[in-house]
Amino acid sequence: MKVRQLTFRLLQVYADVVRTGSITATANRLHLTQPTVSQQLKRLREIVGEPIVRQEQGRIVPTEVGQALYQLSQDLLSRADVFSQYLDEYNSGGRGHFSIGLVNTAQYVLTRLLGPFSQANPQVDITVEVGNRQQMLNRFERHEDDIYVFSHPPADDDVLAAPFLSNPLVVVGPENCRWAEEEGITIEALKEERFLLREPGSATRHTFDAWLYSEGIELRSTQQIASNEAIRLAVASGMGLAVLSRHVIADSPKGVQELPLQSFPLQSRWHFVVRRERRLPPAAYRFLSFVQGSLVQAFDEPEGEIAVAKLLQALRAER
Amino acid sequence: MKVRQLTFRLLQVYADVVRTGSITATANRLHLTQPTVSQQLKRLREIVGEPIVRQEQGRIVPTEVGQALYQLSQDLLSRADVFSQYLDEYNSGGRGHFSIGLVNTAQYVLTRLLGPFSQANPQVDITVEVGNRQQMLNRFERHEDDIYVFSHPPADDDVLAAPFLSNPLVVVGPENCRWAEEEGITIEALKEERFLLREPGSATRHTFDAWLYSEGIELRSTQQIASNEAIRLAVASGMGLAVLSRHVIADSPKGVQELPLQSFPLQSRWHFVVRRERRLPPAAYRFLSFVQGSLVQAFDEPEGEIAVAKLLQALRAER
DNA sequence: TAGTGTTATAGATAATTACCTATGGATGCT
DNA sequence: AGCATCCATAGGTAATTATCTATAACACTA
Repeated sequence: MKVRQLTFRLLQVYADVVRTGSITATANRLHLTQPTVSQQLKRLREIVGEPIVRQEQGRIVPTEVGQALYQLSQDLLSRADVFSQYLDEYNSGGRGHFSIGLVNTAQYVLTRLLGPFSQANPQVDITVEVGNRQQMLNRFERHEDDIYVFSHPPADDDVLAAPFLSNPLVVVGPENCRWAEEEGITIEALKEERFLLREPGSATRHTFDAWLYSEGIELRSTQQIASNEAIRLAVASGMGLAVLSRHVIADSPKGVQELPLQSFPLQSRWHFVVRRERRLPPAAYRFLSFVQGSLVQAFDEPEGEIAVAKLLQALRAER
Repeated sequence: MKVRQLTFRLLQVYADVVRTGSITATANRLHLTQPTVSQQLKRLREIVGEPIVRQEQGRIVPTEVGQALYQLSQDLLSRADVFSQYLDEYNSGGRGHFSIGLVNTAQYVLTRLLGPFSQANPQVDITVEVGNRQQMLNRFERHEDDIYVFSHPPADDDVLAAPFLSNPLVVVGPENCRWAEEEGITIEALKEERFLLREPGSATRHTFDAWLYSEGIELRSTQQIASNEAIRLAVASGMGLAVLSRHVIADSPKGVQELPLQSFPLQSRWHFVVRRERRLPPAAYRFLSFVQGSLVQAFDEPEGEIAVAKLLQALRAER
């Protein structure tokens, strides 16, 4: 058999002829003329190298080889069809894969979006990459993920960013510590405290450092700890104070509490960041739509919803 | 996806590109130029309606959709391949189907050929039609079977016949009956006996009647029985004499014996009969070849072997 | 950054395909 | 026998495909 010349069109026509048992009927059904179908059959026979149908009492019946070929046709066509359906699902975003890169702290909040989305779209397979700001910036530079979440979007012409959720940075201390009572403490008052901070590459650290710098303040004693969770535990055990996203302590506030500092919480926002040029996998697009629909309910963030809506619109325009 | 435009050739090329990860490499492997392969890919992408590959560090890697497409390709191509193998087997006669129409009496001898053939070719599926001469002639007229076995081939320009096995007709009586002793009895002497005969449509009856007619003899008393086996039993129980193929009693001679009549056995021959115009299924052809090879061993019939060889040659020429 | 290897695009062509209309030959039904 | 169906063949055309050469655009490497 000359496989290379085999066309799905031929198989379609052939399958229909076998089903109807009539060349003319097939011609009508497929909006072709009878000679066209006759020719297709002829060509198919040539490709197979063997008679595939014969006429018997006015009906077209497949030969033995023809029957096998019919089965093959059905099989191949239905498989192609399944693929076609897959494509549709893929394009609707209901199936497929995307990857999202998160700055560490964003985990706390993103799980509350990714979880329900994943539940609602079990066929979508999500890769979540987590790292500190610097690591994420590297991934971003290398175009490694479809969506990123940053508190400060990298500056790039190519970038689209939607601030979807506020990320209040607060100062936390151990439960019932002496600062907890006072109102309007200033950072000045805490200068002598030991601060447990994330490493310089992290977003939280970055924001805090920038703010300190703008205020002209330098802390006396700091200790670097690479994980928010570790910091929380350290604070709880009285090792010092820390600056954390309120989301971090919202989840499991045991042993720590927010201190009511002046000009705190420092306001920053989580941004969804995508590259304008990158064609988002439909699944990623679907995720963003999903997020847009749940921000108000889940986080009471109408502004975030609007920002995400804009982002989606911009992406739609990019296509 | 535009399934109708999909070609196996495209899938072949695509699959190779995915495997090699290089357009140029594929071009070389398939004896094409690089732009050709590039274009094929482009066209396939258009058919699918979605990017299927991207370049990544100098290698061509499939996108998510492309991976699914690759799997599909593998799947479809291998199925087409299986079919191709089936075709080969079919053409070699090692697989497939044929039907053979037998005159009743021929069963006894044909099972000894069909059995071993079937054993040696388990993938070949054989339909054996059995009937008396008239029924077989009807089937023959309607072209219902691939091969027939007759003792007297129907006259037809279109017919090819190979006398492959002698079919001696003998007169049988009950064991130890009085005729068994005498040498050279004539049919005259038996005129008064009751003869148990097959129905007029049967080949054995036909031959015997013709012989009687040519000898100018009429039997006094006959009884018609439709089955060789029933006749044998009836003879054994003393109901009369009969004319049967020696093959019938060779199998299970209990209770009957051949009578040594003059000018008996009547010689007739089994013929394989095929229509010149009919394209024999390869399996049928293979059966005839098989028969040719076993006649001497199984039946000591060198002439039969030669006749079958001639038949095969004639068929080969017909193609 | 120059060079090398790889892919994409453009432009051209021969072959093939997908169709059509017209017509002739079979076959089966009345 | 005559008529209606149905299929095959012939002949033609526009579209598509498969392929090439030449060249441009990239991307990685030294």
